[in-house]
Amino acid sequence: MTVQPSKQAIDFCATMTDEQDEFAREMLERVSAKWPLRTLQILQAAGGPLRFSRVLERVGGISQKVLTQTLRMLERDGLITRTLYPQVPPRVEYELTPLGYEFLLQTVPLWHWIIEHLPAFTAARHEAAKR
Amino acid sequence: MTVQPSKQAIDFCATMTDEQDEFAREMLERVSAKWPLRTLQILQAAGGPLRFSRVLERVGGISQKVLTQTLRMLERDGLITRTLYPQVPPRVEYELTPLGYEFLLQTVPLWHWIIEHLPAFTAARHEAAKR
DNA sequence: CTCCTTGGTTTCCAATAGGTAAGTATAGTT
DNA sequence: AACTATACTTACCTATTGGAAACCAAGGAG
Repeated sequence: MTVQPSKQAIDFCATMTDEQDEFAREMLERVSAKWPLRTLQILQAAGGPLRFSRVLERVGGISQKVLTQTLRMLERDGLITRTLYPQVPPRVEYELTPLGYEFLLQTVPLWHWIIEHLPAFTAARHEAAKR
Repeated sequence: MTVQPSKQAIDFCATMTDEQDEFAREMLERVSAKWPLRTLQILQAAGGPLRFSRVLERVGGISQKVLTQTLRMLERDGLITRTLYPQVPPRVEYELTPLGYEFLLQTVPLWHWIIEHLPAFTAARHEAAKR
């Protein structure tokens, strides 16, 4: 490894407290689990509020229980809002908050980089499989 | 939601194939699990090859078994190299690849953003706890 | 009086993750 | 002959995750 450019971009991590480090790690882990990111993307793509059932359809492959958990978690972290209209049958709408939108924006470069380097990953796996 | 700037930065996602989407999601999920990112950061901070035991010490709190699994996975994805020196007792060294280093660089802005917005997350949780 | 609807919650079960501890291989040291 | 060191691997056990499906509330329709 002789790569040097913007090494300090990584080294800022050294200036973090353990608490910050742990919290950031937790957020990243939580949000990059199987469903949360996809859920946020669905809500972003919708461009407005979505009812529970609509999210369920569009995310696809997720169970009711897990979607409920996911939405509650995202709400707790302030990334989405949950609005209950006390009708019968009840109507609940979920919507991306500005914070959630900003977060989603931050993930884009990483996302993009991974897709650009998809061939490199495939090659690495192929190489590893030979041995 | 009236935020509009660089909306297309997110919408590029729509141009992805399902395969790309799934793969990118998988990579992100894998690498942001409990140990992989931390392991990469340790190897980066070392600035050179590290033996298994040294990584074990520095990561801290990880078991031998899980570290082995983590390192193998990172190697398979081409983010680190594993070099076995056939001595007795055996010596094995792990080192960040340029791909691994680049990946780590990509995570920095997101990491940074999360830490900057830590107060917002804390506030959201506090708000949620009240209800 | 029963069914339908929505947005869950609850229960049960199977799969996965992760930890501890012990085993393994082998040359060198005591 | 016993012991050490290294880098795992294996066995075993527990805890968490996730899916399917049943249950629930409450008013309106038939």
